[in-house]
Amino acid sequence: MRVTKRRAETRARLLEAAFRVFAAKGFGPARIDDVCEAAGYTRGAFYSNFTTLDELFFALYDERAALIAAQVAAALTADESAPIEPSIHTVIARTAATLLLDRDWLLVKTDFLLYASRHPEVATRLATHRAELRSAIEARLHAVEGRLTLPAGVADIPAAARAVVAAYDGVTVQLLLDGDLPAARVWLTQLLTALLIR
Amino acid sequence: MRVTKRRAETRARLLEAAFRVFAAKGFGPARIDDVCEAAGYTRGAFYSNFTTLDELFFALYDERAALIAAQVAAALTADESAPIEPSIHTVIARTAATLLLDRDWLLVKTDFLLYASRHPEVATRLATHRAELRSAIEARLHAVEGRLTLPAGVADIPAAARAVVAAYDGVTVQLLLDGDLPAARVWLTQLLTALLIR
DNA sequence: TGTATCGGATACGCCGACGTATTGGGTAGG
DNA sequence: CCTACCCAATACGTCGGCGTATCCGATACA
Repeated sequence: MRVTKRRAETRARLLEAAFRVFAAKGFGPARIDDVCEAAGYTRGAFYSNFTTLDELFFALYDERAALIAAQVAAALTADESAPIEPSIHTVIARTAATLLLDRDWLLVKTDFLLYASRHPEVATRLATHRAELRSAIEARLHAVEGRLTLPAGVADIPAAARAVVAAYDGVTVQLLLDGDLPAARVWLTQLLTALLIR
Repeated sequence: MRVTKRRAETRARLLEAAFRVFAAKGFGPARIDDVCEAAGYTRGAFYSNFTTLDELFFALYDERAALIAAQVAAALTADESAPIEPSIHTVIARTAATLLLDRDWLLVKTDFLLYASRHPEVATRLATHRAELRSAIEARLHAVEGRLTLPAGVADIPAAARAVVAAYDGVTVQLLLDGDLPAARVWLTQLLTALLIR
């Protein structure tokens, strides 16, 4: 079957509009009409491309999650071949800056977290995304393994990567509440310092 | 106006039922009828005690949050007057055990977090609860201040208390996903160790 | 025990969101 | 340029959930 250009464009605009609507209103109160109106379509366009709002939500999450994972992985491996190895503090600062980019994404992601918490079959998607993030972080930590002395409580590199994710999640909550992105980055940097350097 | 015993009983049962419904379905998909049915009433009882589902949600959050804050404060001050001062590790373990009690509460609390994230005027309630938790933790940390050497990145006791809360939030996400409460307690203990002891 | 008031049940009308069946305009291929 | 097909728009019927107005049983107080 031919997947026409027009159809792909419509689908993309619906996904983009859905992101804005979900970020603003949340997944629960979001109506199909809201998404269509935000995208400049009517419901006909929606039902021609999706069957349910859940399906759109999942597609949106998968798309954005893959994008984020790629961004993080790229940012963390970018300096691998630099003339001089960056200091651990530099790696930490860059990690903090790359992880915390967009509050709207955190809102959508948290909505998805709650959905997954109540639907185990959906939770696997989220687990996959988290595993991608973790392995990118693990790889970067292995690259500086020699100069790394982890504190007590953080046994090895995998544990350190999980600790990074936990700190990220913790700071996320604070950022959702106060919306102060620069402060969140500073705070995440401090937490990562405490969690990675003895 | 007389606040009768019967009325208080009805209100309490509605709140208890709402907790179960919100934990199971989430705040978004929860219907007024769901809560009434779970409580063994019809909608008449609901509208006689509340005007909107939001109002019930807020009342529920306030009630439970106050309960939790009191529990944590009690658990943390219980050993103040013990014959011998408990070790820092004991304090950490007890803190971890007290903070992580009930996955259902975390589900409802996260729903409330999302609601507050999108309604700044509601966020103040959540901020109040977090401040109570933080000050209870700060008080406990001050009690062992002399034997405490904080790691780099955690400047002082207030920062340490915020770090404890961040670790709690981070582990919460993991617990929501895998539902493994004992593992979450172990993990939180390790994170707190890294964040509080140099 | 009687009675006045209170509180939850019932029944009704309403509205918003959904999904489908059909239409008409745009688009690609000849 | 024409034609056939595709895809979004439109127009319906339906339904679930809401809020209110009213009723009746229960409860507190004399």
